[in-house]
Order: sequence, then structure tokens, then C-alpha cells
Amino acid sequence: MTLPPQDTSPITLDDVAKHAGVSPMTVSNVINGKNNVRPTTRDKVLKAIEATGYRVNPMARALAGGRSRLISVFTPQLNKPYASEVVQGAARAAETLNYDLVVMMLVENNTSDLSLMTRLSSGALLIQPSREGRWKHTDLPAQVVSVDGPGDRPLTVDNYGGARQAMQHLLNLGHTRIGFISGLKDEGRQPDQPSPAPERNDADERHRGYLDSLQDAGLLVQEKYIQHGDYTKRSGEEAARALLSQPHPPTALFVSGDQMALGAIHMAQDLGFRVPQDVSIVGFDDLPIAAASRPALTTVHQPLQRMGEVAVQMLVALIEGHTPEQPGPFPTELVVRESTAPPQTPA
Amino acid sequence: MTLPPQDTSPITLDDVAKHAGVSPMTVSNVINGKNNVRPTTRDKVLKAIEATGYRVNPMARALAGGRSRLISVFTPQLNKPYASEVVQGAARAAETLNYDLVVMMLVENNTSDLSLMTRLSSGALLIQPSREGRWKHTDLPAQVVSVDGPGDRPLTVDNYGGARQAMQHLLNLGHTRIGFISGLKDEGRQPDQPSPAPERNDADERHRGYLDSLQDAGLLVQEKYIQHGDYTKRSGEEAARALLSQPHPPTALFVSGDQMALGAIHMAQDLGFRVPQDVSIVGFDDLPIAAASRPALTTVHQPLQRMGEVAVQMLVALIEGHTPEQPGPFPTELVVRESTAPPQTPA
DNA sequence: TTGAAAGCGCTACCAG
DNA sequence: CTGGTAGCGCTTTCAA
Repeated sequence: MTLPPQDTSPITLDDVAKHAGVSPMTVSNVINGKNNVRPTTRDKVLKAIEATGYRVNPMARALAGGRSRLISVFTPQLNKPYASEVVQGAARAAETLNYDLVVMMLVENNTSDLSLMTRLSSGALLIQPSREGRWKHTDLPAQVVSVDGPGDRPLTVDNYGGARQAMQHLLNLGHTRIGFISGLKDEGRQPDQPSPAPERNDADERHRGYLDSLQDAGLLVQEKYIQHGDYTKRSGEEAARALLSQPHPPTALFVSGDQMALGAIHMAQDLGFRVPQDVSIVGFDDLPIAAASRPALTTVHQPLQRMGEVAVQMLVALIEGHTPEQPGPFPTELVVRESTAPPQTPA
Repeated sequence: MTLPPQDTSPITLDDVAKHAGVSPMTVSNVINGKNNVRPTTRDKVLKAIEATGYRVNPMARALAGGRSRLISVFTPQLNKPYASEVVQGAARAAETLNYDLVVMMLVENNTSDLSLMTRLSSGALLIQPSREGRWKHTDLPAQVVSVDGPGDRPLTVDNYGGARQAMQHLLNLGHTRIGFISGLKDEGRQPDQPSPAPERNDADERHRGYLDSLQDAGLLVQEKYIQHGDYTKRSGEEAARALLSQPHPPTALFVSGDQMALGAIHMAQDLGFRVPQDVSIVGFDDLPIAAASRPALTTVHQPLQRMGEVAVQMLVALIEGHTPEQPGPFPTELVVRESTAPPQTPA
């Protein structure tokens, strides 16, 4: 197994120095934008760089103790909208801050060696790392910001507020019998583990939002109007069936995820309900499908790209020795589309 | 702008050597699995590594000329299903081949410095790089495989065959008036550039498939049944409107992309056509929404994950000095769902 | 089978 | 302002 040489740019800093007739050190200074170089010299060096086609060798730089201006993103599953939206925002921010950004996928069994990117990058952005299998701290760069994950500096979305927005919309429309399809009942909790920490939990927060909205509106919370799903379309269908085939079905459904909401819409239609005339449905997430489906789904938008941006900004601040302040939960926004309308028979 | 030290694992190879009472060289040999180390010695070293918690420094290794077992993926837009599916497959393959895989997003204006990952990785996988702005070859690692992009070793999908599958399905159903919504008319070609190379072009290939299928079936090709879109849902709507509001509208539509197909379905419905009873619609891509929409879209599936896998396998072969054979176009598969049915009035 | 020497290309540190 | 001197942690090459 002989390997072909990787002949990328054999031009070194020394070559440039020779070409410019200065010392390597001066070239280094120019490259790193130190302001202790006479303009004339700087120009000479710049020309030499241009002429030789020199490119820094980041490894050598890193080895020698320089900064890498590299941020790595660690995330499982890139093909889910969630992570890729955040990454998109992060990439934009990195671009403007003149940092490079690479993404590493955490494949299931943690065989892959994070050490390379870990050591090479000045900071890491964790997106939705699985609740279990957290990494030892030594396996990550010094600076870490996480989006929807554990850690010192987690960025979260205002799930509670989002739920209240959704409910308020339904309430304003005049609905009084509002069903709820929740996310995982015991998200991430092992049955035997006695509920480890008072951990933030999307599903619970949205659930609370539902409950509180009802109460604030002076409405009765009815268990028969609450179902649990697992965020899949299929589970949304089942939950909707349970909710809508009761004698006195709800006239609106708040669903804790867009996929489930779509399932709910389809099930409702199969059951002979028109959406939104007979039953209104609100989702949560604002995935691409929400806008593309029909009726287009009214849902709660999460500022994922924005969160990616902020995460990178915080990271860079951290890397450069500042102390960014920890932002509160990111506000959600209700996107009203076609799946909601006033109830046909006003209460 | 003082920077905190990045104190990752200060244990070096020398430390391990000292701990084991051997020379650094021997430790290096053990780590790299050379078979010129006596088992006893090897064990000693292994224990020392364990005890000290040593991890190799990939940068130093790379600097000194070692291999990185790192593959980087270069792609624009990770939040489009296309790229992320390919990446998913690539990640899986990399995992089993014991390579690391990182993704770099090519943001619009190519400010970002590819040199880091380029020099660090042994090979690169290009996914759908924009037709313009191709990189200088020196900006990429020695070994490159591309998926749906230019380059020496491009992996392509059998667009022509896929189109024929879709058409055959419609033909078998008994349709004789079949409309076509094509992709970009002059994909990627600048108006002033005189059609640069005889470049492979998805839209054209699918178009050819449509034409040939019609002819082979002894059917007349009618210009009024052909429209062009730009792969957006909106353009699909417009194209469908043009097609379906004619006096003698087609009873089936083959649409060259799922987004456009969705648009076509919705427009058809708005125009009073039932899908599939009044008009059948077939898409191309098999995006997640295809299965989630209603009626679920019959469409042509592309083996994107599989292509990612193969790409990485080829890359690794290349990196390790072998010469993988160039696979032909990847076969597509027609996924029949709910948006197609026989025409109501058989020809 | 093992180890000493010599860098890889760069940056810190301190001298000129 | 500029440049020498030392490494960073590893892997080559070649002796022992």
C-alpha cells in the first residue's frame, strides 16, 4: 500500500523569504498582519507571495502554536432539517468573521476519532448531540457552544413561548376544544435512570405552554384531548385518530412537531374532516414541508439559522478571549398559513 | 486579543516513551502498527499509552509526512436534501473504512480558505459544486471524486433511464397525452458562453428520455405539452397551469423534479383536476416531501446515499494507491405512490 | 529489533 | 523594524 505523494504547494515560507530577499520571520509577520513591518517591505513580501503562489501550511502553523481560525461543528445526522439549518447560519457567520468552518458527523458508535478536528480547531459547535454518549470534555476543543444540547453555553429556543403563541392563535380564532399532540413522553430518559437532572426538555416545555394557555383562557384541561407521539408522521396520524374519533372531538389541534402535524392533517382528512374548516391544525418547527404541503401548515418557526450565527459569534468571542453574554431562549414566531381557521360552530 | 492556551492532551509521544522505558521511535512504530516490534515491547508501550492517556497529534503527524485518514467533502448548501443524503452515505462508508470525514461548505464568494482541509485530507469528495467557480486543481487534494459535478471521476445518476422509467409507467397506465415539465432550459450556461463543453446535463437527459419514450411508443411529440421550469415549486405551478389550461390538456404530467411536481399537483387541484383521477403526475428526485405529501408523489428515486458510499470507497482506493474502476451511471428506481392512475377516458 | 539524528513549515521569543 | 534561534510532535532514514 504505497501512497502517492500529496504534492500540494511545495512552496514554503522560506521560499517566499528568499524570493523577497527578507527573512522568513518577516514574511511570517506580514502574513499574520503584524503591524511591525515597513510598508515597503510588506509590499515586497506580498509580491513575492503572489509570485510564488505561496499558501500557508495550516498544520505547521497550528503545530507551532498559531491560531487556526477554524471552528468545527459536531452533529449527528446532517440530513435532518434541524442541523443543516443551524449549520447554514453558522457557516454564514463564520464566513463574515473570516473563520473556516467544518462539519463532522457523529456516527452512531463513536469510533471516529474526533481528536484531529478537535485539536485543529479553536472552538466547537455542538448541534443536538445525542442525550446519551456525551463526550468527555477532553475530546472537545477548549471553547464549546451548543445548540439544543448540554454544555456550559447552550443555546435554546423558547419552546414554551412558541407553544403559547400557537395556542393563543387558536384561542383568538375562537377555539375552545383544543387537542394536543405532544412529543416524546419521557424524552431521553432511561426507564431505570431516576430522571437524572432537571434537564430542559422540548416536549415538556411545549406541553406546559399548552396547559398554561388553556388555564389562562379559563378552559378546562381534558386528558382525553392529549396524546403523545414520537415526532414521526406516523405517530401524528395515530394520535390524531385517537383525538378525532371521539364523540366530541376537538375543533383544533396543536401538534408539537411538523411531521406529526402533517400526519394529523392527513388523518383528519381520511376521517372526513376538512382542514381547516372542520379542524384547525398548528405545528411546531417550520420545516420546509410545512410551507410546501397543502393546506400549507400554520406552525411555529424556530430561528435555527439565527441560532447558528449567534453560536459562531459567541464561539469566536470566546476564542479571542472575550466573554460573550449568554443569550436567553431564542424567540419563536408563529407563521400563519392555511391550516387554521375559526371553528365552524363557535362555542 | 490574548488567547487562552488550548490545553488538549499535553502528553506527547516522548512522554509515553519515557513511561515505557523505550525510545520514541518504538512508540511510533507501535502506534502505526509496524510489525517490527517485539510483542513484549509492544505490550509495554500499549500499557504506557493507556496509562498516560496519550493521543496522537494529527497535525504533527501530517506535518511529518504521515497519512491523515481524513476525507473532506466540499459542497455548497447543506440544507438541500441532495447533498445531505450523499454525505450521509459517504459518512457511513468512511466509518466502516475507518476514515474520518469532514464536510466543508463552499459559501458563495470563495473567501474561505480551502487549503487547510485540502492539505490535511488525503482525498476530497465534491458534491454538486456550482457549475461556475470551479476550483483550481491545486486547491484540492490529490485525490478527488465528484458526485454530480465536473472532474476526472464523476459519479452520475442515470437521468435518461429514470425518465424512461417514469414515462414507461405512465404509458403502461394507458396515458397517451403526456405533458412534460423540464428543468432549466440552459442549465448553467452563461448566455455569452458558447455552450462550453458537451457537458452532461440532468435536464437535457431527462428531456431526451421523455422524447424517446414518446417516439418508441409511437406517440406524437407535441410542443404544447412541454414546459420549462427552474426546479422551484412555484415554477412547477406556472408550468402546470400552462399545460392544463389548454383546450385538450394532457392526462398525465412527467415533471423533472419533485418540488415542481408538488407545485404541479397543487395547481392541478386549484384548476379543478383531481390527482390522480383527472391527471397523473410523476416527479423526479424522491425528496422526503415526495412521500410526505398528499397524494404521495410517484417519483423517480436516485440512490444518493449509495453514491456517497461508492464515492468514498473509490476515494479510499485511490488514496491507498489502487485504481478503482469508474462505475457507470447509477440506476434509478421508480417509486409508485398515489399520484398516478390510469386515465379516466382510455385513449 | 531498536534508536539517534534530522527535519516537516511555521511561530514564539528575544536579540540586533 | 528585522532576523536569528528554538522548538511544536511526529515520522522519516539510517545506524547500531
